[in-house]
Amino acid sequence: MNSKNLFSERSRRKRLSQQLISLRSLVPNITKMDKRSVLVDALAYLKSIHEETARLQAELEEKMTDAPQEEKVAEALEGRRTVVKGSGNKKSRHKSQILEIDTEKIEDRRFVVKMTCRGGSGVGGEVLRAVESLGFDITYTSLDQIKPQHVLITIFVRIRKPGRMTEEKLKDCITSSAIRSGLTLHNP
Amino acid sequence: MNSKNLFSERSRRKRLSQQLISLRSLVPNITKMDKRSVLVDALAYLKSIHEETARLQAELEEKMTDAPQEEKVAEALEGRRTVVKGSGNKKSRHKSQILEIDTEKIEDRRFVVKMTCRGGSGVGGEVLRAVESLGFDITYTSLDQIKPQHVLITIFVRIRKPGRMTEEKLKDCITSSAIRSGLTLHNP
DNA sequence: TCCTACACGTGACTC
DNA sequence: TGAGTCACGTGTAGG
Repeated sequence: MNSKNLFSERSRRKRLSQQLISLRSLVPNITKMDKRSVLVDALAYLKSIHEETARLQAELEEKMTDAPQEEKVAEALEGRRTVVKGSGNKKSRHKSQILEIDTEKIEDRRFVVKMTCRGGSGVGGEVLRAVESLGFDITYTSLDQIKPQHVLITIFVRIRKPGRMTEEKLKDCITSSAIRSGLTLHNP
Repeated sequence: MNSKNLFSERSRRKRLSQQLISLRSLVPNITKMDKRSVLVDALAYLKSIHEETARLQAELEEKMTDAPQEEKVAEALEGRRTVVKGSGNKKSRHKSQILEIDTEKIEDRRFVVKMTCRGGSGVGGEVLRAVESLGFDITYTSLDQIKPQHVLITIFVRIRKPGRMTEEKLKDCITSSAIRSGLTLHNP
């Protein structure tokens, strides 16, 4: 009868508002308990924290470029360290870009991601970090330098929830995460 | 009459769902267009990005207070890496650690580095970034999840200058770079 | 047919 | 007396 629909509709509303409540609990600076305001505040907070992350990442990147190179470390470990730090060695980073990305479903919850990337030393870590930040289960990864500045990355991914993920969606996920991480796309 | 309330209620619903849509547009990894799933995903994303920010902040903070860098490295290499700072022990946030590291020389300028690491999602990127920051030429890398939270990383490295690098020195280079990047050592 | 998710109009409640 | 928000039950469209 209608009573079934009534129940399910009730529980649906309940779950929805409960989700909204738990969302509200995670967002600071909640001005109003108002339903819509929660969404607005959540959106604003998301945007702000997004900027913050980008800022931190940039700052950290800058610090990273001051990391001692191969010889410096070797010398330091030999005892004759001539550590001269502080001089602004600003490399033009962020040259890493994704040339191509392809996803393939191999079984219900398992995918293979193949991407060719261009960039100097560091491109592997950047790409891997971008993919790992999505929280998927990564069972195997290989990075193959096919020629100077060019790396072929193969990633085996297992999705947590079955059935929901498609090849295209996974590709989009990784792409947007990469862009968020500062990588660029090379669209042919 | 009721017609006024009707209109305002319509516009209210409209604004609400519009807010939901704009929230959805900001959240990646959208599994379903489903109304409630948007909230769930937004919540998950918020949580993940929150962790990421905290992690970055911690990392950056560590970089900032990096005056006794050589000491930290030396101590870690000696195995007596106890908590140096008397104040807060922020190390608990970083769970990624190197369980074992082994280097092998295969020819004059080529080495194989094998390391088993422990840590959640993100350990691969961290380790890889640490190694890549040394500026070596990395020809091939594989990351194999041997069991949950445990990754076996194999890296093929080519050194620029021949003759000056030893297995032990390379191991030290990578170890200290890893420590500098915030990873910890598990010394048996 | 059943089930799910949705938008709708309406009554109730608060400021 | 409104103007705003909310929860409710219902009709309906897609799977």
